[in-house]
Amino acid sequence: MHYWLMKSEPDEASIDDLATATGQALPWTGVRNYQARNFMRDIMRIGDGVLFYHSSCAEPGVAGIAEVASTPYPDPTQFDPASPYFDPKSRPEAPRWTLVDVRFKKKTRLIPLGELREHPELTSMRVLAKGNRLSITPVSTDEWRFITTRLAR
DNA sequence: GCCAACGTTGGC
DNA sequence: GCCAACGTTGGC
Repeated sequence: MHYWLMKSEPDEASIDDLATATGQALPWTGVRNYQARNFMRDIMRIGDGVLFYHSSCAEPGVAGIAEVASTPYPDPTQFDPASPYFDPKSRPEAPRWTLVDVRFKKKTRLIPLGELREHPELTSMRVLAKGNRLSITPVSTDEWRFITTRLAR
């Protein structure tokens, strides 16, 4: 069992979009970073906990709780020339980009990035590291517990 | 819109 | 394999 923080731009897919999606689940399309891909491909398991994070928006922060809902499979957008995530170098017989489905669990209050930084319990969170740009980062069990039991209301 | 930080590309 | 140039991320 692992825990994760996954960034999504609310303009593209917000926590409300996830809650109202068919089956309350969405394929995590568009990851084009090998480290983030490898987390999904190699380490994630169905049922892993996910902090759903809103990024590149007016109020960046944790917006809800979700869970990993599928085993890894090829991201279909890599083969779609009309998609912004199209990757001409990826071939169907050897897909380069893999994703998982993520399912809604619950909405939380918006826990702002600045508030996460205030808590000594969270200072080693990967997402808070200087210069971090990874869209998927591991969350420790202690960090998960602190955020879901103390901060999420 | 700015820009720091980082990842990728490609010439050599 | 090195590394400069370039593109992207994402908070502010």
